[in-house]
Amino acid sequence: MQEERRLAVLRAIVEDYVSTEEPVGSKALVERHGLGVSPATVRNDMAALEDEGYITQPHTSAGRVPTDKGYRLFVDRLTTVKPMSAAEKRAIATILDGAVDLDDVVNRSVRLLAQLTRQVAVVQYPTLSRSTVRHVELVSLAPNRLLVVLILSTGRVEQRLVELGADLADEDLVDLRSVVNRAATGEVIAEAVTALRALVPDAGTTPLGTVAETLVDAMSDHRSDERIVVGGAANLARYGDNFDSAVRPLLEALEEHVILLKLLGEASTGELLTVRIGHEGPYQELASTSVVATGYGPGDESLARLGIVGPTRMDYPGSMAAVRAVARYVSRILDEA
Amino acid sequence: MQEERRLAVLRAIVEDYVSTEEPVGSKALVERHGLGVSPATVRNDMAALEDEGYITQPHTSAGRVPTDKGYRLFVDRLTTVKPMSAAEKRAIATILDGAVDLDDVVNRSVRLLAQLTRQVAVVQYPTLSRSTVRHVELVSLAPNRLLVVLILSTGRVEQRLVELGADLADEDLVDLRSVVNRAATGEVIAEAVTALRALVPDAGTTPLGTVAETLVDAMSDHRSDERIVVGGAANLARYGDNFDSAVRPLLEALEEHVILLKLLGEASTGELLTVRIGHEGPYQELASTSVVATGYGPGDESLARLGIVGPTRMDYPGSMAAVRAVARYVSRILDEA
DNA sequence: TTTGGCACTCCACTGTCCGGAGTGCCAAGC
DNA sequence: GCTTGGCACTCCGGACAGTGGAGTGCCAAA
Repeated sequence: MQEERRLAVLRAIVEDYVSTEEPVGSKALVERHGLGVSPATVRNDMAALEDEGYITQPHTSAGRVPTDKGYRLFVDRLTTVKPMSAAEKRAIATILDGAVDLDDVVNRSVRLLAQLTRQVAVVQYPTLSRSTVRHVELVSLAPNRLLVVLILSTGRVEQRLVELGADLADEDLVDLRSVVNRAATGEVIAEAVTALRALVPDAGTTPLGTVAETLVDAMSDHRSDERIVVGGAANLARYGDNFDSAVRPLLEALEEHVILLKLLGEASTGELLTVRIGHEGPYQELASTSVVATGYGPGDESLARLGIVGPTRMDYPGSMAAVRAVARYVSRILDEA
Repeated sequence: MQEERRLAVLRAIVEDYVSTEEPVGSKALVERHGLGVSPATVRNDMAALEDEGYITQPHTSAGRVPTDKGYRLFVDRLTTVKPMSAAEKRAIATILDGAVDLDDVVNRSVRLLAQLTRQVAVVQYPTLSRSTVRHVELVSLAPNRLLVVLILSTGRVEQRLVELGADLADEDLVDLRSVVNRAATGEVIAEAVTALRALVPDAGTTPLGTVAETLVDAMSDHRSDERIVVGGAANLARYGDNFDSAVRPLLEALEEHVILLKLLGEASTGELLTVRIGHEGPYQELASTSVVATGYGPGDESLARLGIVGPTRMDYPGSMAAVRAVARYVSRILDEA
C-alpha cells in the first residue's frame, strides 16, 4: 500500500520536475496531483525515496529532484509509451511519404524527430553490412578509366573511379560487367565480397582484378557505416542553464560521429527501444544527458539506429513514443522501396 | 599625422578587444602597444573615433569597443591577410590530399576550416549549374524499371529510379543510352537541359520521354544546389557570454541551409574573399556575427563557396587567411580530379 | 500509519556601499 | 595647434547584510 503510493510520488516528482524544471516540494505535489494525502505524509515517502537513492535534494530545505536511478525506475516501471495521436501519425506519414530517395528519407526523419521531441535528433544511415547488391555498373570514361558504381538494396550508391593499367575494348567492358554482376548481384555484402575475391585468386593487375578490388574496397568501406545525420541542434538553446556542464560536451559529441554511434548503440540490439540515462554510458561528460534510441530497417531487420539525445530531465514517454513511431514509419518506407 | 595615429589606435583597439574580449581603455592601450603618446592623447583620438562612429562605449566610464563600422575599416584598410605558416600549409595539404572522393574532400575541408579558425565552418557542395555532364548511365533493374545515373564533371552523381510504362528490350536500352548521351554528354547543365527537351517536343510517355524528363528533373533539382556541410559547431561553446543573443540564432541558422547559403553569398561573386560584418546582412538576429567566405572551384571558376561564421569580435586576418588557403587547396584538388 | 504543528535551514532576492577603472574637460607646456 | 598632466565625475561590479518564503525533519497526537 505505502509502496504503491511511494511509486506514485516518484512518478509525480518526475513529471513535475520535467515540466517545471524546478525542485518539487511536498506541498506543490499534493496540490497538483490528487494524491489524497497530506504533505507531511508525502514528506515521509520522500525521505524514504531519498534513502533508496531515487531522489535527492540540491540543498537542505529545497525540493526534491529525481536521480538517474529515479529516472530509470520511472522509465522501466512507471511509464507506458503513450501512442501518438492520430494527427501526429498523419503528420509523420505525410512528411515521410514525400521523400524522393534515401538521402531524403534520412534527412526528413531527422527533422521530424527533432520537431516532435524538441530535442537533438540523430539518424544513422542504413548500414551496408546486411544489405544486398542490387547492381554493379561500369561506365567507361576513357579507354583506360572506369567509373565503378555500386548500387545497394537500401538505395545507397557508392562510386569509385579506377585507372586501368591498359586500355579496355568495349566488348571486354560488356564481358567484365556481366562477370562482375553474376558474382555479386543479389548477394549480401559479405557473400559478394567472397564471390568477388574468388574471381581473382591472386590480386593481379588485370582489369577484372582492379575492378573486383575496388568493389570489395567500396563494400567494406566503413566510412559509410559511420554516416550519421544530426538535426535539431537549435533545441540545445532550450537547455537554458548549465550551459558549460551540459551543452558544451554535447555539442562536441555531435561532431564526433564515432561517439554518436556508440551512444545510439549497436544496431544488432534489434528494434528494442533503448534508453540510456545520464551516467549509464561510458562518457562522463555526458552525465547529464539521456539517449532514447531504437533500431530500424526493412522487414524486421535492424539495419541502423535512430534516436534523440536530450537532458536527463526530459519527457521520456513522449520521446520514446516519437522515436518508436518514426522508426516504424521509416522501416515501412524502406520495406516498400 | 594625427589621422595616421588615429587609425593605429583603432587597429590597436580592435586587436586588443579581439584578444581580451573586454572593452579597452586608453591606459591599457598605450601600455600594450608602443604608441609613444600619453593616455590623454589617446583619449582625444578615441573621442574623435567615437564621433565618427568607429568605436563606442558600452556605458559611460567604460573602455571602448569597435562598432561594425570600425571592424569594416579595420578589415578594409588596416589589415593585410597574413599568409599561413609553412607548417600550416603542410597540414592543409596533408589532410586534404588524403581525401578519396568529393564527399571526403568536402567533409575534410569543413573540419579543417573549423580547426584552423576555431569557428563554425560551412562548405557548399560544388553547384550543378556550371558543371558539365560527364556521362549518363541507364541501368535496367527490371524490364520496366530503370535506374538513371547522372555523372557530372565535379564528380557528383545523381541517381533516379524510373518506372517505364512498358517493358524495354535490351537493344532499345542501348539505343536509348546512346541517344541521351549524344545529347547531354560534355554539355553544361543548362545546354544539356535544352538539348534533352528538344529530343521530345511534347512530353510523351515513351521511354525516351520519361528518361529525358527524369534527367532534366535531376539537373534542375535545386536540392543539390543547397547541399551544405557544417562543422565546428562545438566552437560555439566558446562564445561564452551573450548566449541568447548570439548563439541561439546562429544555431537556428545552421539548421536552415537556405539561410546559410544566403550568408555565404552568391557563387557568382567569384573567388573574391568577402567579409560580412554584423548587421551588414539581411538577418537582424545575426547582427553579432560575421561571415568570411570565398568561392572555390577548379580552374578559375567559382562553383561553390566556403567560409566561416563567427562573432563580429573575431580574428579577421587569421580567418581570412585560413579561408583563402583552404579554398585554394580545394580548388587545386578539384583541378586534378 | 497518518496528520498537524513547529522550529529550523537555506536560498534567492534586495538594497547599500565602496573601490577601481575609465572618461571628459581644462589649463599649461612644447 | 597638438600634446600632456591633473582633476572631478560616472558607472559598474563585487562584497555584504538583511529579509521573506519555501521547504524540511521531527514529534506527539489521532
